[in-house]
Amino acid sequence: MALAPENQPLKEIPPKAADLSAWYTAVCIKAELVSYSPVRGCVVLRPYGFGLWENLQKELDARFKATGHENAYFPLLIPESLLTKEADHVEGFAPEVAWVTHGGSEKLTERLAIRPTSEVIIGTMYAQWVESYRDLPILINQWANVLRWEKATRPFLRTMEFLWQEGHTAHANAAEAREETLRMLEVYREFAETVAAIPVYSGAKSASERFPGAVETYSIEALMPDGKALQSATSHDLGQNFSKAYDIDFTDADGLIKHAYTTSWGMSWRMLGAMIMTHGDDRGLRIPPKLAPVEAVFVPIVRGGDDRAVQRAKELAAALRIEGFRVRVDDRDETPGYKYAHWELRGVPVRIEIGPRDVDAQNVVLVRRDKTRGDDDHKTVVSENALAGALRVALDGVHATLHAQALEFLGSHTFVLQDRAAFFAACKNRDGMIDIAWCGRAECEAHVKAETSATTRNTHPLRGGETTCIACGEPATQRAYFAQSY
RNA sequence: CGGGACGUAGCUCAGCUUGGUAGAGCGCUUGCUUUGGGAGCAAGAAGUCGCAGGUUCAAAUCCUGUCGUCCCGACCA
Repeated sequence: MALAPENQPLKEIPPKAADLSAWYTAVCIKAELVSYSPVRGCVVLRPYGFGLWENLQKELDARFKATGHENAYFPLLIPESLLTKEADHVEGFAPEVAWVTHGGSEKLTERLAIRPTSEVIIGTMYAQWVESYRDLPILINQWANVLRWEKATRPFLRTMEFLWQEGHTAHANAAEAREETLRMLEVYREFAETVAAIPVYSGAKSASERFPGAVETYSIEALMPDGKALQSATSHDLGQNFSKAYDIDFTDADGLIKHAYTTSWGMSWRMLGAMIMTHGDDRGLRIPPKLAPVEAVFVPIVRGGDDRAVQRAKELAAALRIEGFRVRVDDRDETPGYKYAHWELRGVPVRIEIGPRDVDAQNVVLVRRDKTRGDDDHKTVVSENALAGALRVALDGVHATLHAQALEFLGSHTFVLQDRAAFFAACKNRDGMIDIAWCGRAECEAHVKAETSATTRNTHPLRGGETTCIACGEPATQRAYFAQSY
Protein backbone atom coordinates (compact mmCIF):
# COMPACT_ATOMS: atom_id res chain seq x y z
CA MET A 1 0.00 0.00 0.00
CA ALA A 2 1.39 3.36 -0.98
CA LEU A 3 2.12 5.76 1.82
CA ALA A 4 0.42 9.11 1.89
CA PRO A 5 2.71 11.64 0.24
CA GLU A 6 3.47 13.43 3.48
CA ASN A 7 4.52 10.16 5.08
CA GLN A 8 6.85 9.01 2.35
CA PRO A 9 10.54 8.98 3.05
CA LEU A 10 12.68 11.59 1.38
CA LYS A 11 14.74 10.85 -1.67
CA GLU A 12 17.78 12.45 -0.12
CA ILE A 13 18.15 10.40 3.05
CA PRO A 14 17.89 6.74 4.09
CA PRO A 15 15.34 5.68 6.74
CA LYS A 16 16.44 6.67 10.24
CA ALA A 17 15.74 3.30 11.80
CA ALA A 18 17.66 1.32 9.18
CA ASP A 19 21.02 2.94 9.76
CA LEU A 20 21.22 5.82 12.21
CA SER A 21 24.77 6.72 11.24
CA ALA A 22 24.01 6.96 7.53
CA TRP A 23 20.81 8.84 8.25
CA TYR A 24 22.58 11.27 10.55
CA THR A 25 25.37 12.12 8.15
CA ALA A 26 22.97 12.49 5.23
CA VAL A 27 20.70 14.83 7.18
CA CYS A 28 23.58 17.02 8.30
CA ILE A 29 24.76 17.38 4.70
CA LYS A 30 21.46 17.45 2.84
CA ALA A 31 19.80 19.89 5.21
CA GLU A 32 22.78 22.15 4.54
CA LEU A 33 23.88 22.38 8.15
CA VAL A 34 27.49 21.48 7.37
CA SER A 35 29.83 20.65 4.53
CA TYR A 36 32.96 18.62 4.74
CA SER A 37 36.02 20.78 4.23
CA PRO A 38 39.44 20.14 2.72
CA VAL A 39 40.70 19.77 6.28
CA ARG A 40 40.35 16.29 7.72
CA GLY A 41 37.98 16.18 10.63
CA CYS A 42 36.87 19.77 10.27
CA VAL A 43 33.49 20.82 8.91
CA VAL A 44 32.17 24.06 7.53
CA LEU A 45 29.17 25.28 9.48
CA ARG A 46 26.88 26.61 6.78
CA PRO A 47 24.45 29.48 7.29
CA TYR A 48 21.52 27.26 8.22
CA GLY A 49 23.66 25.34 10.69
CA PHE A 50 25.13 28.53 12.05
CA GLY A 51 21.58 29.77 12.53
CA LEU A 52 21.05 26.86 14.92
CA TRP A 53 24.22 27.77 16.74
CA GLU A 54 23.21 31.42 17.00
CA ASN A 55 19.93 30.49 18.61
CA LEU A 56 21.66 28.14 21.01
CA GLN A 57 24.07 30.96 21.86
CA LYS A 58 21.31 33.46 22.35
CA GLU A 59 19.39 31.22 24.73
CA LEU A 60 22.38 30.02 26.71
CA ASP A 61 24.03 33.41 26.86
CA ALA A 62 20.90 34.95 28.35
CA ARG A 63 21.00 32.29 31.05
CA PHE A 64 24.66 32.99 31.78
CA LYS A 65 23.97 36.70 32.08
CA ALA A 66 21.02 36.01 34.32
CA THR A 67 23.30 34.08 36.67
CA GLY A 68 25.80 36.91 36.87
CA HIS A 69 28.38 36.01 34.24
CA GLU A 70 30.16 38.22 31.74
CA ASN A 71 31.71 37.34 28.40
CA ALA A 72 35.38 37.80 27.58
CA TYR A 73 37.87 36.36 25.15
CA PHE A 74 41.23 34.68 25.75
CA PRO A 75 44.02 33.71 23.32
CA LEU A 76 43.87 30.67 21.08
CA LEU A 77 47.53 29.85 21.69
CA ILE A 78 48.93 28.55 24.95
CA PRO A 79 52.68 28.44 25.71
CA GLU A 80 53.85 24.92 26.45
CA SER A 81 55.34 25.91 29.79
CA LEU A 82 51.95 27.09 30.99
CA LEU A 83 50.14 24.01 29.82
CA THR A 84 52.38 21.65 31.71
CA LYS A 85 51.83 23.12 35.16
CA GLU A 86 48.86 21.00 36.15
CA ALA A 87 50.03 17.41 35.79
CA ASP A 88 46.70 15.59 35.47
CA HIS A 89 45.45 18.17 33.04
CA VAL A 90 48.40 17.92 30.65
CA GLU A 91 48.39 14.17 30.82
CA GLY A 92 44.70 14.06 30.01
CA PHE A 93 44.99 16.25 26.95
CA ALA A 94 48.46 15.36 25.68
CA PRO A 95 47.35 13.04 22.87
CA GLU A 96 44.87 15.59 21.49
CA VAL A 97 46.91 18.77 21.52
CA ALA A 98 48.03 20.37 18.25
CA TRP A 99 51.22 22.39 18.38
CA VAL A 100 52.41 25.51 16.62
CA THR A 101 56.14 25.14 16.14
CA HIS A 102 57.00 27.81 13.61
CA GLY A 103 56.30 31.47 13.03
CA GLY A 104 56.75 31.89 9.32
CA SER A 105 59.93 29.98 8.62
CA GLU A 106 61.40 30.63 12.02
CA LYS A 107 61.27 27.88 14.61
CA LEU A 108 59.79 28.99 17.92
CA THR A 109 61.87 28.72 21.06
CA GLU A 110 58.77 27.50 22.87
CA ARG A 111 55.98 25.54 21.25
CA LEU A 112 52.48 26.97 21.41
CA ALA A 113 49.52 24.70 21.99
CA ILE A 114 46.29 25.40 20.17
CA ARG A 115 43.82 25.41 23.05
CA PRO A 116 41.98 22.15 23.63
CA THR A 117 40.26 24.09 26.45
CA SER A 118 41.24 27.24 28.29
CA GLU A 119 41.61 26.47 31.98
CA VAL A 120 45.32 27.12 31.74
CA ILE A 121 45.38 30.47 30.02
CA ILE A 122 42.40 31.77 31.94
CA GLY A 123 43.79 30.54 35.24
CA THR A 124 47.02 32.35 34.50
CA MET A 125 45.16 35.59 33.96
CA TYR A 126 43.01 35.11 37.03
CA ALA A 127 46.22 34.79 39.04
CA GLN A 128 47.09 38.31 37.94
CA TRP A 129 43.66 39.74 38.56
CA VAL A 130 42.97 38.32 42.00
CA GLU A 131 44.56 39.79 45.11
CA SER A 132 41.80 40.08 47.64
CA TYR A 133 38.69 38.16 48.57
CA ARG A 134 36.99 41.35 47.39
CA ASP A 135 38.04 40.44 43.83
CA LEU A 136 36.06 37.24 44.04
CA PRO A 137 34.10 35.67 42.62
CA ILE A 138 35.19 36.08 39.02
CA LEU A 139 32.44 34.89 36.73
CA ILE A 140 33.51 34.82 33.10
CA ASN A 141 32.37 32.93 30.04
CA GLN A 142 33.89 32.80 26.60
CA TRP A 143 32.42 31.71 23.29
CA ALA A 144 35.26 30.19 21.36
CA ASN A 145 36.63 27.52 19.11
CA VAL A 146 38.90 24.80 20.43
CA LEU A 147 40.94 22.12 18.72
CA ARG A 148 41.47 18.51 19.68
CA TRP A 149 43.33 16.05 17.51
CA GLU A 150 40.63 13.46 17.07
CA LYS A 151 41.05 10.20 15.21
CA ALA A 152 37.48 9.57 14.21
CA THR A 153 35.20 12.49 13.55
CA ARG A 154 31.53 13.08 12.78
CA PRO A 155 29.68 16.34 12.14
CA PHE A 156 28.83 18.07 15.45
CA LEU A 157 29.36 14.96 17.58
CA ARG A 158 33.13 14.92 17.32
CA THR A 159 35.10 17.26 15.11
CA MET A 160 38.69 18.38 15.53
CA GLU A 161 37.80 22.04 15.70
CA PHE A 162 34.52 22.85 17.34
CA LEU A 163 32.56 25.78 18.69
CA TRP A 164 31.57 25.93 22.31
CA GLN A 165 31.34 28.11 25.32
CA GLU A 166 33.49 27.65 28.36
CA GLY A 167 32.67 29.31 31.63
CA HIS A 168 35.49 29.82 34.12
CA THR A 169 34.92 31.06 37.61
CA ALA A 170 37.02 31.61 40.71
CA HIS A 171 35.64 31.67 44.22
CA ALA A 172 36.81 32.34 47.76
CA ASN A 173 35.71 29.01 49.19
CA ALA A 174 34.89 25.46 48.26
CA ALA A 175 31.18 25.66 49.02
CA GLU A 176 30.69 28.59 46.69
CA ALA A 177 32.59 26.85 43.88
CA ARG A 178 30.53 23.72 44.31
CA GLU A 179 27.37 25.77 44.31
CA GLU A 180 28.45 27.43 41.06
CA THR A 181 29.26 24.08 39.47
CA LEU A 182 25.84 22.73 40.30
CA ARG A 183 24.09 25.95 39.31
CA MET A 184 25.53 25.78 35.81
CA LEU A 185 24.78 22.07 35.53
CA GLU A 186 21.18 22.96 36.20
CA VAL A 187 21.31 25.75 33.62
CA TYR A 188 22.39 23.13 31.08
CA ARG A 189 19.70 20.70 32.11
CA GLU A 190 17.02 23.34 31.91
CA PHE A 191 18.34 24.52 28.55
CA ALA A 192 18.32 20.99 27.16
CA GLU A 193 14.72 20.48 28.18
CA THR A 194 13.14 23.82 27.40
CA VAL A 195 15.19 24.92 24.38
CA ALA A 196 16.46 21.74 22.73
CA ALA A 197 13.46 19.69 23.93
CA ILE A 198 15.81 16.95 25.06
CA PRO A 199 15.30 15.28 28.43
CA VAL A 200 18.57 14.37 30.09
CA TYR A 201 19.99 12.75 33.19
CA SER A 202 22.22 15.07 35.15
CA GLY A 203 24.63 13.90 37.79
CA ALA A 204 28.22 13.43 38.86
CA LYS A 205 30.74 11.59 36.72
CA SER A 206 32.68 8.64 38.06
CA ALA A 207 36.37 9.17 38.82
CA SER A 208 37.49 7.66 35.55
CA GLU A 209 35.17 9.88 33.52
CA ARG A 210 36.25 13.00 35.34
CA PHE A 211 37.80 16.01 33.58
CA PRO A 212 41.61 15.95 33.91
CA GLY A 213 42.43 18.00 36.97
CA ALA A 214 38.88 18.26 38.30
CA VAL A 215 37.78 17.38 41.82
CA GLU A 216 34.32 16.56 40.58
CA THR A 217 32.75 16.55 37.12
CA TYR A 218 29.03 16.69 36.47
CA SER A 219 27.29 16.11 33.17
CA ILE A 220 23.98 16.00 31.43
CA GLU A 221 23.51 12.86 29.39
CA ALA A 222 20.98 12.34 26.61
CA LEU A 223 19.99 9.02 25.09
CA MET A 224 20.20 8.62 21.34
CA PRO A 225 17.86 6.41 19.27
CA ASP A 226 20.50 3.69 18.93
CA GLY A 227 20.68 3.29 22.69
CA LYS A 228 23.97 5.12 23.07
CA ALA A 229 24.32 7.99 25.52
CA LEU A 230 25.56 11.39 24.45
CA GLN A 231 27.28 13.65 26.97
CA SER A 232 25.77 17.00 26.13
CA ALA A 233 27.40 19.37 28.60
CA THR A 234 29.75 19.22 31.55
CA SER A 235 30.38 21.27 34.66
CA HIS A 236 33.55 20.87 36.69
CA ASP A 237 34.42 21.68 40.26
CA LEU A 238 38.18 22.15 39.94
CA GLY A 239 38.74 22.67 43.66
CA GLN A 240 42.14 24.23 44.26
CA ASN A 241 43.96 22.08 41.74
CA PHE A 242 44.26 24.80 39.14
CA SER A 243 44.61 27.69 41.56
CA LYS A 244 47.57 25.94 43.15
CA ALA A 245 49.18 25.17 39.81
CA TYR A 246 48.60 28.65 38.42
CA ASP A 247 48.90 30.65 41.63
CA ILE A 248 45.42 32.04 41.87
CA ASP A 249 45.64 33.19 45.46
CA PHE A 250 44.19 36.01 47.47
CA THR A 251 44.20 37.55 50.90
CA ASP A 252 41.04 36.54 52.70
CA ALA A 253 39.07 38.59 55.21
CA ASP A 254 41.00 36.91 58.00
CA GLY A 255 44.30 38.19 56.58
CA LEU A 256 45.48 34.78 55.43
CA ILE A 257 46.62 34.07 51.88
CA LYS A 258 44.52 31.33 50.35
CA HIS A 259 44.14 29.54 47.05
CA ALA A 260 40.94 30.26 45.18
CA TYR A 261 38.47 27.56 44.17
CA THR A 262 37.71 27.41 40.48
CA THR A 263 35.10 25.90 38.22
CA SER A 264 34.65 25.44 34.51
CA TRP A 265 31.66 24.39 32.46
CA GLY A 266 30.96 23.96 28.79
CA MET A 267 28.49 23.08 26.10
CA SER A 268 29.52 22.65 22.49
CA TRP A 269 27.84 22.34 19.13
CA ARG A 270 27.66 18.68 19.99
CA MET A 271 24.33 19.63 21.56
CA LEU A 272 23.13 20.26 18.03
CA GLY A 273 24.11 16.71 17.14
CA ALA A 274 22.01 15.48 20.04
CA MET A 275 19.10 17.58 18.80
CA ILE A 276 19.41 16.26 15.25
CA MET A 277 19.51 12.61 16.29
CA THR A 278 16.88 12.88 18.99
CA HIS A 279 14.17 14.64 17.03
CA GLY A 280 14.79 13.86 13.35
CA ASP A 281 12.65 11.46 11.40
CA ASP A 282 12.55 9.82 7.97
CA ARG A 283 11.70 13.12 6.39
CA GLY A 284 14.68 14.92 7.88
CA LEU A 285 15.25 17.34 10.71
CA ARG A 286 12.62 18.32 13.22
CA ILE A 287 14.02 21.38 14.93
CA PRO A 288 12.62 22.51 18.25
CA PRO A 289 11.18 25.99 17.62
CA LYS A 290 13.47 27.87 20.00
CA LEU A 291 16.49 26.67 18.02
CA ALA A 292 14.95 26.91 14.58
CA PRO A 293 16.56 29.48 12.27
CA VAL A 294 13.20 29.59 10.51
CA GLU A 295 10.22 29.07 12.79
CA ALA A 296 7.69 29.17 10.00
CA VAL A 297 7.93 29.21 6.22
CA PHE A 298 5.24 30.55 3.94
CA VAL A 299 4.57 28.52 0.82
CA PRO A 300 2.39 30.61 -1.47
CA ILE A 301 0.41 28.74 -4.09
CA VAL A 302 0.04 30.29 -7.51
CA ARG A 303 -2.89 29.14 -9.63
CA GLY A 304 -3.65 29.97 -13.21
CA GLY A 305 -1.53 33.10 -13.10
CA ASP A 306 -3.13 34.21 -9.87
CA ASP A 307 -0.12 35.07 -7.73
CA ARG A 308 -1.88 37.21 -5.15
CA ALA A 309 -0.84 34.68 -2.51
CA VAL A 310 2.80 35.62 -2.95
CA GLN A 311 2.20 39.25 -2.11
CA ARG A 312 -0.15 38.34 0.73
CA ALA A 313 2.43 35.94 2.17
CA LYS A 314 5.04 38.68 2.17
CA GLU A 315 2.69 41.05 3.96
CA LEU A 316 1.77 38.48 6.57
CA ALA A 317 5.42 37.54 7.04
CA ALA A 318 6.36 41.16 7.59
CA ALA A 319 3.66 41.45 10.23
CA LEU A 320 4.88 38.31 11.97
CA ARG A 321 8.44 39.57 12.01
CA ILE A 322 7.26 42.65 13.85
CA GLU A 323 5.77 40.27 16.40
CA GLY A 324 9.21 38.70 16.79
CA PHE A 325 8.77 35.53 14.76
CA ARG A 326 11.52 34.18 12.51
CA VAL A 327 9.63 33.60 9.28
CA ARG A 328 10.46 33.24 5.64
CA VAL A 329 8.56 33.31 2.38
CA ASP A 330 9.54 30.71 -0.19
CA ASP A 331 8.61 32.45 -3.43
CA ARG A 332 10.92 30.40 -5.61
CA ASP A 333 9.58 29.12 -8.91
CA GLU A 334 9.08 25.57 -7.70
CA THR A 335 6.00 23.47 -7.11
CA PRO A 336 4.43 23.52 -3.65
CA GLY A 337 5.15 19.85 -3.12
CA TYR A 338 8.83 20.40 -3.75
CA LYS A 339 8.90 23.20 -1.23
CA TYR A 340 7.07 21.15 1.37
CA ALA A 341 9.70 18.42 1.13
CA HIS A 342 12.50 20.97 1.03
CA TRP A 343 11.52 22.62 4.30
CA GLU A 344 10.55 19.41 6.02
CA LEU A 345 14.06 18.09 5.37
CA ARG A 346 15.33 21.27 7.01
CA GLY A 347 13.09 20.77 10.00
CA VAL A 348 11.14 24.03 9.93
CA PRO A 349 8.57 23.62 12.73
CA VAL A 350 5.59 25.18 10.97
CA ARG A 351 4.65 25.63 7.33
CA ILE A 352 2.10 28.22 6.33
CA GLU A 353 0.32 27.44 3.08
CA ILE A 354 -1.55 30.23 1.38
CA GLY A 355 -3.31 30.03 -2.00
CA PRO A 356 -5.92 32.02 -3.89
CA ARG A 357 -8.75 30.39 -1.90
CA ASP A 358 -7.12 31.49 1.31
CA VAL A 359 -6.48 34.99 0.07
CA ASP A 360 -10.18 35.32 -0.80
CA ALA A 361 -11.23 33.98 2.55
CA GLN A 362 -8.47 35.82 4.44
CA ASN A 363 -7.20 32.53 5.77
CA VAL A 364 -3.96 30.61 5.86
CA VAL A 365 -3.26 26.94 6.53
CA LEU A 366 -0.85 26.03 9.31
CA VAL A 367 0.94 22.70 9.02
CA ARG A 368 3.00 21.38 11.90
CA ARG A 369 6.24 19.45 11.27
CA ASP A 370 5.46 17.07 14.12
CA LYS A 371 2.17 15.98 12.58
CA THR A 372 1.25 13.86 9.59
CA ARG A 373 -1.98 13.26 7.74
CA GLY A 374 -4.30 11.39 10.00
CA ASP A 375 -3.50 13.56 12.97
CA ASP A 376 -6.44 15.79 13.74
CA ASP A 377 -4.41 18.93 13.88
CA HIS A 378 -2.00 18.21 11.05
CA LYS A 379 -3.36 21.11 9.04
CA THR A 380 -5.42 23.87 10.54
CA VAL A 381 -7.13 26.73 8.79
CA VAL A 382 -6.50 30.01 10.57
CA SER A 383 -7.85 33.44 9.79
CA GLU A 384 -5.25 36.04 8.98
CA ASN A 385 -5.99 38.19 11.99
CA ALA A 386 -5.51 35.23 14.31
CA LEU A 387 -2.27 34.10 12.70
CA ALA A 388 0.25 35.35 15.24
CA GLY A 389 -1.58 33.74 18.12
CA ALA A 390 -2.12 30.50 16.25
CA LEU A 391 1.51 30.35 15.23
CA ARG A 392 2.61 30.81 18.82
CA VAL A 393 0.35 27.95 19.85
CA ALA A 394 1.59 25.77 17.00
CA LEU A 395 5.25 26.39 17.83
CA ASP A 396 4.66 25.61 21.48
CA GLY A 397 2.84 22.50 20.37
CA VAL A 398 5.76 21.34 18.24
CA HIS A 399 8.15 21.83 21.13
CA ALA A 400 5.82 19.92 23.44
CA THR A 401 5.53 17.03 21.01
CA LEU A 402 9.26 16.75 20.45
CA HIS A 403 9.95 16.85 24.15
CA ALA A 404 7.22 14.37 24.97
CA GLN A 405 8.42 11.91 22.34
CA ALA A 406 12.01 12.19 23.53
CA LEU A 407 10.91 11.79 27.13
CA GLU A 408 8.89 8.74 26.27
CA PHE A 409 11.91 7.24 24.54
CA LEU A 410 14.23 7.97 27.44
CA GLY A 411 11.72 6.56 29.90
CA SER A 412 11.09 3.38 27.95
CA HIS A 413 14.81 2.87 27.41
CA THR A 414 15.89 3.38 30.98
CA PHE A 415 16.09 0.12 32.89
CA VAL A 416 16.35 -0.17 36.63
CA LEU A 417 17.94 -3.58 37.06
CA GLN A 418 18.54 -5.76 40.11
CA ASP A 419 20.14 -8.71 38.42
CA ARG A 420 23.79 -9.02 37.49
CA ALA A 421 23.29 -11.14 34.38
CA ALA A 422 20.48 -8.92 33.12
CA PHE A 423 22.68 -5.88 33.74
CA PHE A 424 25.57 -7.17 31.65
CA ALA A 425 23.22 -8.28 28.89
CA ALA A 426 21.50 -4.90 28.76
CA CYS A 427 24.81 -3.07 28.62
CA LYS A 428 26.06 -5.28 25.86
CA ASN A 429 22.80 -5.03 23.92
CA ARG A 430 22.93 -1.27 24.06
CA ASP A 431 19.39 -1.27 25.48
CA GLY A 432 19.70 2.29 26.78
CA MET A 433 20.39 3.81 30.18
CA ILE A 434 20.92 1.02 32.67
CA ASP A 435 20.26 2.29 36.18
CA ILE A 436 21.79 0.21 38.96
CA ALA A 437 23.04 0.43 42.49
CA TRP A 438 26.79 0.75 42.14
CA CYS A 439 29.90 0.44 44.26
CA GLY A 440 31.67 3.39 42.65
CA ARG A 441 34.92 1.50 42.19
CA ALA A 442 37.07 2.11 39.10
CA GLU A 443 37.91 -1.61 38.94
CA CYS A 444 34.24 -2.49 38.70
CA GLU A 445 33.62 0.09 35.99
CA ALA A 446 36.65 -1.10 34.03
CA HIS A 447 35.41 -4.67 34.20
CA VAL A 448 31.97 -3.73 32.93
CA LYS A 449 33.56 -1.76 30.13
CA ALA A 450 35.83 -4.63 29.13
CA GLU A 451 32.88 -7.03 29.09
CA THR A 452 30.23 -4.83 27.49
CA SER A 453 31.91 -1.61 26.29
CA ALA A 454 29.43 0.32 28.44
CA THR A 455 30.61 2.86 31.00
CA THR A 456 29.01 4.94 33.71
CA ARG A 457 27.46 8.04 32.23
CA ASN A 458 26.78 9.72 35.53
CA THR A 459 25.67 8.88 39.02
CA HIS A 460 22.88 9.73 41.42
CA PRO A 461 22.18 9.04 45.09
CA LEU A 462 20.95 5.75 46.47
CA ARG A 463 17.22 5.62 46.88
CA GLY A 464 17.55 3.74 50.13
CA GLY A 465 17.44 0.02 50.65
CA GLU A 466 20.13 -0.89 48.12
CA THR A 467 22.95 -2.83 49.70
CA THR A 468 25.17 -4.23 47.00
CA CYS A 469 26.52 -3.22 43.62
CA ILE A 470 24.55 -5.00 40.90
CA ALA A 471 27.65 -5.22 38.72
CA CYS A 472 30.07 -6.76 41.22
CA GLY A 473 28.42 -7.46 44.56
CA GLU A 474 30.53 -5.05 46.61
CA PRO A 475 28.70 -2.60 48.89
CA ALA A 476 26.69 -0.02 46.92
CA THR A 477 27.53 3.62 47.54
CA GLN A 478 25.47 5.32 44.82
CA ARG A 479 23.37 4.65 41.76
CA ALA A 480 24.77 4.96 38.25
CA TYR A 481 23.51 5.05 34.69
CA PHE A 482 25.54 2.70 32.54
CA ALA A 483 25.43 2.93 28.76
CA GLN A 484 27.56 2.76 25.70
CA SER A 485 28.42 6.27 24.70
CA TYR A 486 29.33 8.48 21.80
C1' C B 1 45.56 3.85 15.59
C1' G B 2 43.77 -1.54 13.83
C1' G B 3 39.96 -4.30 10.49
C1' G B 4 36.59 -3.58 6.27
C1' A B 5 34.47 -0.64 2.23
C1' C B 6 34.34 3.45 -1.02
C1' G B 7 36.36 7.99 -4.01
C1' U B 8 33.94 8.74 -11.96
C1' A B 9 29.43 15.73 -13.78
C1' G B 10 26.43 19.62 -8.30
C1' C B 11 23.88 14.60 -6.29
C1' U B 12 23.10 9.05 -6.69
C1' C B 13 25.65 5.73 -9.44
C1' A B 14 27.09 2.49 -14.12
C1' G B 15 31.66 1.54 -16.78
C1' C B 16 36.97 -1.57 -14.27
C1' U B 17 36.81 -8.57 -14.17
C1' U B 18 38.76 -8.96 -20.13
C1' G B 19 43.28 -1.53 -20.83
C1' G B 20 41.58 1.38 -26.71
C1' U B 21 40.69 7.85 -24.60
C1' A B 22 33.62 8.67 -20.33
C1' G B 23 27.86 7.33 -19.63
C1' A B 24 22.73 7.34 -17.18
C1' G B 25 19.07 9.37 -13.90
C1' C B 26 18.28 13.47 -10.97
C1' G B 27 19.94 18.42 -10.54
C1' C B 28 21.67 22.97 -13.32
C1' U B 29 20.91 26.93 -17.64
C1' U B 30 17.27 29.01 -21.37
C1' G B 31 12.24 29.18 -23.31
C1' C B 32 7.09 27.96 -23.04
C1' U B 33 3.27 25.61 -20.32
C1' U B 34 2.52 24.74 -15.02
C1' U B 35 1.84 25.22 -9.35
C1' G B 36 -3.07 23.00 -2.59
C1' G B 37 2.52 16.92 -1.61
C1' G B 38 8.85 16.31 -4.84
C1' A B 39 5.54 19.32 -12.61
C1' G B 40 5.72 18.70 -18.40
C1' C B 41 7.93 19.55 -23.16
C1' A B 42 12.10 21.36 -25.99
C1' A B 43 17.02 22.98 -26.39
C1' G B 44 21.75 23.44 -23.81
C1' A B 45 26.03 23.49 -20.48
C1' A B 46 28.76 20.55 -17.35
C1' G B 47 33.81 15.53 -15.49
C1' U B 48 42.35 16.97 -14.81
C1' C B 49 37.67 9.57 -13.48
C1' G B 50 40.54 12.06 -5.36
C1' C B 51 45.99 12.96 -5.88
C1' A B 52 51.11 11.21 -7.16
C1' G B 53 54.16 7.72 -9.23
C1' G B 54 54.71 3.03 -12.08
C1' U B 55 53.59 -0.80 -16.10
C1' U B 56 52.02 -0.17 -21.35
C1' C B 57 52.00 1.95 -28.05
C1' A B 58 47.67 3.15 -24.98
C1' A B 59 45.21 3.53 -17.95
C1' A B 60 38.80 5.47 -15.10
C1' U B 61 40.29 0.20 -15.83
C1' C B 62 46.42 -3.13 -13.89
C1' C B 63 50.44 -2.10 -9.77
C1' U B 64 52.46 1.01 -5.66
C1' G B 65 52.02 5.04 -2.56
C1' U B 66 49.16 8.94 -0.63
C1' C B 67 44.88 11.98 0.82
C1' G B 68 39.77 11.92 2.07
C1' U B 69 34.93 9.78 3.44
C1' C B 70 31.85 5.85 5.60
C1' C B 71 31.21 1.37 8.81
C1' C B 72 33.18 -1.73 13.04
C1' G B 73 36.68 -1.63 17.03
C1' A B 74 40.52 1.01 20.17
C1' C B 75 41.19 5.86 22.16
C1' C B 76 38.60 10.08 23.83
C1' A B 77 37.45 17.06 28.23
